[in-house]
Parts: sequence; C-alpha cells; structure tokens
Amino acid sequence: MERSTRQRTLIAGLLARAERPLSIAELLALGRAELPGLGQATVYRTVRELVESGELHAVEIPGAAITYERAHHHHHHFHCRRCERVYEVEGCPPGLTALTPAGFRLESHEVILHGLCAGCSA
Amino acid sequence: MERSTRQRTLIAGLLARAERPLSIAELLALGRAELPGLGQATVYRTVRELVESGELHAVEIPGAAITYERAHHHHHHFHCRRCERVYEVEGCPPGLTALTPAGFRLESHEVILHGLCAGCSA
DNA sequence: TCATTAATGATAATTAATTATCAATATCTA
DNA sequence: TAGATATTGATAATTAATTATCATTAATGA
Repeated sequence: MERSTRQRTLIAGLLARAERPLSIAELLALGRAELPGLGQATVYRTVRELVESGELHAVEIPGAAITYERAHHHHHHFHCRRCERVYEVEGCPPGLTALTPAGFRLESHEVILHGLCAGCSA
Repeated sequence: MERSTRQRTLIAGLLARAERPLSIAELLALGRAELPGLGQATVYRTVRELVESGELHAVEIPGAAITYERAHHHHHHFHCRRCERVYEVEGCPPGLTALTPAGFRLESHEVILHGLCAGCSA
C-alpha cells in the first residue's frame, strides 16, 4: 500500500503552496531547504506519480525546463527570459478559430508569452 | 572555403520547396528519395549550419519533433495529432497584452494550435 | 513496540537526440 | 586534369534528462 512519507508530504505541499509551476530543480532546492537530505530520485518519482494520478500537469515550454503545476482550469503561461521562471496567465486570446486553416479541425491550443516578469523588469 | 555539394543543394531545396516546417527525419526521408545514400549526420550538419547562418529557424513544439523552416515573417503553427506534421498558420490573435500580468513586460509570444489537419480530418 | 515491507537516496543504467571521429569521396582551383 | 582539402557517411561518443537498482531507512498494522 502507499505510505505517507515526509518527502511526499513536502513535495505535494510545495506544489500546493506555489503560485507558479515548478521544475524538478526548483522542487529539489525548495525541498532541501526543509528536508536537507531530499534525493533527486525521490522528487522525480513523486512528481511522476502525481502526474500519472492526474493531480499534476506538466508544463512544457521550448527553451525552459519542464515545470509542474496542480491540474486545474484552462490557462496559459508566461516565461521570463531572465529568471527563467514560468508563470500562469489567466484568460485566453480570442480569434483562434480565425487562424485555423480551412479544413483543419482545431481541438486545443496553447499560448506562451515571453518577456520579463515583474521582478526582473523592475 | 565552403563547397556546394549535392547534399547541401538537395537539403536547402527541400526546405525551400516545403510548404511546412520539416523535421530531421522528414528531411532524411525526402532527401533519400532523391539521393539514396544521404547520411543522417549530413542532414544534422547542414541544418545546423543553416540555423547558425540565420537562414533557418527551429520550430519547437512540445510533443513534436523539432522542425525547421526558412526564416521569414512572424507567424504561428498548427500541430496535427494524427500525422504529427507541423503547419504554418498566418496571423496573430489580438489581445495578448491584456493577458500579460501587471508589471510584466511582454516581448514576444507563440501560439500553437492542436487538432487535425485537412488530410487527417477528412 | 516490533516486524513487515514500502520508500528513500546514492548511484548506475538507460534513452533519445545530437555531435565528434575518421577513412573514403567529391568539389574546386590552378 | 590533378592535387589539395572540404565534405560525406558510418559509427562511436557525448549529453542531458529520466529511470532502474539495491542496500538502508522509516511508516504502518498487529
């Protein structure tokens, strides 16, 4: 059966508290602040389990490390070119159907904004 | 000095004629149709040179192989989930500034549409 | 509390994509 | 046309990310 360990509680907690998707490296660094011995393999394992159970979503952005966020309503992302962090963005641009070529069936879409986050543009 | 070889001419020609971005595997397959002995390393090498010279752009789409297209005006892409091909899409959705969080500086963006292309939805 | 055994962490192994190596070949200049 | 050498193609090597291995540790039920 599955056990509730300090590591799992910690990792799930970090993702629950995070206001933005986190990478494996970020989870490992944040996790080690609270649990110094935390192993990379444990982070990978735990994240994979959470993705497989549908609790987490992978956010893949070209040029950025894969990040993970709690699964929730449709939204998009902003990638800061300076601190490399990924942020969630609310809302959806209109007019995507108009971009779709004739005869194509549009099923989903993703929008990735690039630039500087508030902290890095200050 | 740089030499004009059959391989380079072929690869550049394929990309010039293509109406959509091509992956290394597609370039290799298309290339071998005309030049059976074409080596994978040559495709990689030639594509890298063309990217470095600014003639080609890499198109990175999560879940799809990296594809390459001739560098030209700003546009977006459509990824077909059935044939896995990537297509160019003209135009840009409005209202991206409205999505950008306060204090963030928007510098660029990418839009990726997913679904079925004309051939695969027929 | 103790015994069972799932989970952990260090590290080796794997994977997929790309690059380096190098002998053979083809291009280009004289 | 011939010689110099850039390019090619087969394959080995590399790289980065992720997964497997396994002895040790720790969570849970009796």
